Amino acid sequence: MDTREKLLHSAKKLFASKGFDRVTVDEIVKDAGVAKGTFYLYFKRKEDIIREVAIMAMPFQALSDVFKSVDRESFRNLGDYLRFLGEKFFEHYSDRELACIFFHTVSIKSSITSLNDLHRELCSKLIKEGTRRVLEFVNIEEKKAEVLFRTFLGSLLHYLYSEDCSPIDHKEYLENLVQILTNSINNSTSSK
Amino acid sequence: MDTREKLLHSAKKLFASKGFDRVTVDEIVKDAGVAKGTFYLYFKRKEDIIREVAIMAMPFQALSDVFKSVDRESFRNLGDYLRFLGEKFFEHYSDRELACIFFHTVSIKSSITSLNDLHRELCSKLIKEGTRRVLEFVNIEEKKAEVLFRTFLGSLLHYLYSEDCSPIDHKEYLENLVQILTNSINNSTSSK
Amino acid sequence: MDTREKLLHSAKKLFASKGFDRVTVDEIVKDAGVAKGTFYLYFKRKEDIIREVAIMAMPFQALSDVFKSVDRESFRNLGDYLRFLGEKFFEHYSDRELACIFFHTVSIKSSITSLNDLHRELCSKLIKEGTRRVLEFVNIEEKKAEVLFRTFLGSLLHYLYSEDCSPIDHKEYLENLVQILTNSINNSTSSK
Amino acid sequence: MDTREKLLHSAKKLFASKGFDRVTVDEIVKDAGVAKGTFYLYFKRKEDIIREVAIMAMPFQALSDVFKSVDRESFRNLGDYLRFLGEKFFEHYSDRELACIFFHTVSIKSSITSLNDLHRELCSKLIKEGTRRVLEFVNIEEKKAEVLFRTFLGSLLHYLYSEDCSPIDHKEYLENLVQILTNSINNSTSSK
DNA sequence: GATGAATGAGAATTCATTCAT
DNA sequence: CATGAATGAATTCTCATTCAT
Repeated sequence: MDTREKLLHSAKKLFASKGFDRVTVDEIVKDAGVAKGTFYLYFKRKEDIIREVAIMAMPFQALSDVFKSVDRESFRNLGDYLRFLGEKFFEHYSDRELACIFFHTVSIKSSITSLNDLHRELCSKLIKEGTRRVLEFVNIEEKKAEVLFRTFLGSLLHYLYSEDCSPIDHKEYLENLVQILTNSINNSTSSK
Repeated sequence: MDTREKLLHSAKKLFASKGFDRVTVDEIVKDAGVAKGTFYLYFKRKEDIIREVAIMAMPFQALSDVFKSVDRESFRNLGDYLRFLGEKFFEHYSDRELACIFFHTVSIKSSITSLNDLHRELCSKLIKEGTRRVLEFVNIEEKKAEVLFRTFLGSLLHYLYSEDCSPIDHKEYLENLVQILTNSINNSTSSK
Repeated sequence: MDTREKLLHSAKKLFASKGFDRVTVDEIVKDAGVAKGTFYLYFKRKEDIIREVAIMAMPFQALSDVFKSVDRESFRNLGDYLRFLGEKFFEHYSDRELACIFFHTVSIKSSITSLNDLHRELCSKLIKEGTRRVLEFVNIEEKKAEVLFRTFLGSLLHYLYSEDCSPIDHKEYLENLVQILTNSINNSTSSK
Repeated sequence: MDTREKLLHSAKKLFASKGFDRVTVDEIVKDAGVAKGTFYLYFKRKEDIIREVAIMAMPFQALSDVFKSVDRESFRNLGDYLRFLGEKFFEHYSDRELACIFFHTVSIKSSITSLNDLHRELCSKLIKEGTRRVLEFVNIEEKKAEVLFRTFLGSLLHYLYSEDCSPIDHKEYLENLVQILTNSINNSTSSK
């Protein structure tokens, strides 16, 4: 692991536990085992490393990769598709640090213009793309498809957010979620 | 508005826009139009006002009041009930500042023990209570009821979170969400 | 106990335990059970109450009263006289708070001109007067008499100062001290 | 002189003249010619430098070294021994700053637990060791030996304390003090 | 006399950033 | 590339003092 990676790794760990603003550059370099000055060889300012770590933790990272690599033909139906997305989501956030950082990112993004813009862009893209995919499987109004997809995402995020409030295994949670959503559609509309 | 309220009001506004850690006590008192020392007359430390504002913004504030004041008899079915909860939710967060603060709170809570504990407690209670209410309306497995309620909450939160990513009117969003969830139930089980 | 006395009493207690500079006016009024503004009705500034309490605690208070009220004729010899002074000293400092305050006073006096001057004046007077009295009892050089008297005072003060370092009963300490000092004189010079 | 030494040196000077609590970190760094942040590179908090300076000024520093380096054989009698200790004492406090700081330390120690404990420990040790040494020279009761040693120390401290109240040269003071104490012993007991 | 809210100067402490080695 | 001492602006927090009621 080179110096830059060591710094990113330490920053990620520390940011996850205390939030971006409560971690000092001192703590990062101490944890990474490098000198203070070294930090500034790799990152012009603290904000730079925040931005980099924040981007890693966005859920769109996990899902937009998925969008790129797979297409409609790979799945029998919406259920299989959502199940697949959900698994990828949980895979990404099996790294608990990323989940924490994601929540910090949501909080901080408004203070970092570039991050805010990126976030909005990725988020819009994800919703649009997700909605489009849903519509490939089922024949419903676009609005409803969008709400369905946003509900899917929201449910997954809420699971992360409330994981320690009520313990359900994530596989079980996902299975139930997929059933709820597909049940709703399958019976009211005709599956394509 | 007395001094304490002025401080809370200014703090809420500023916290919403920049996050707890990026607002200084100086900014708060300047906005509130009082002297620096006055702040410490009402809040022993900055963390105290953070805690107080954070608690105001928790979604459980909005919903737990609802739980207390209404019961099953008031509603014809699950749909009406969720619609009612959703309206209360959006009413609470029609104050956009509260929504912003909520996201900051999720981020910061891990650094403030008392807040973390309170959050977990309220969150657990809300999930438990919400699940119980769902079961009063429909005859499904408890696990599924819980996922359904968490999905409902998650969807609402995700709406707040991604409001500026894709514009759907919140009434329309809620209506679609309720339909998705109730449709799912109505078609797979017998409504009570 | 009137308000002024209540304030002095509380100040004395608090000053004793934490030193003048580490006690706030707030703490004093809280302990005295009066309002903050009331303090300033009785003392123009914090320094005024410090000065007043400091003066109460000076060892010269205890001893100079003694000087005024008694004279040579009342005592058979130097031993009796020193024993009497020592008893008065311990009587005064049986109030442990006064002893603590005395040490704080020694420390702070240089920062409060009026206190420093008063202290030096009282201290000089005490040494001069003490030396004169010793010379009424024994026929020794003036220098030696002064050292003897200062040694007597120093020993008493050192007792207070190191009371919790090695436990000797104060009566026993005084008795031994008087014996050491008188033994030295009686055998080398002729008692008057 | 490195930065840390510069800070200690400045602190010592300022503490001596105004007491620990009336000297600000700002004054120290200004006097030392370094930036404010630099102070906190060497001392975690102001109390740390107070503690360090306070320890330097304790009389036990001066005397306990003496105890280690010399033994009974080096001296003909108690007088020589006390004379030697006294000289070391005055040597140590020829640095007037140390004397001032010592009095501040006595005042402040009760507010700094670690300092209070250290002080008590060193003080007890000094009294115990001093008493033991006295008993090597003369054949008197242990209690009396302890009072004699504490009187010796007290007299020296009182000299420092009242130096500007009555001017006696410190050599002359010491000589008279030693005579008073040894005379007392020689006349009442047999020297070993 | 008594009150206590309000003040603001001032003190301690933090921390991102620079730079000479 | 790497270092870590030095910086100083920014921040939190304290507290003696005032003053309108």
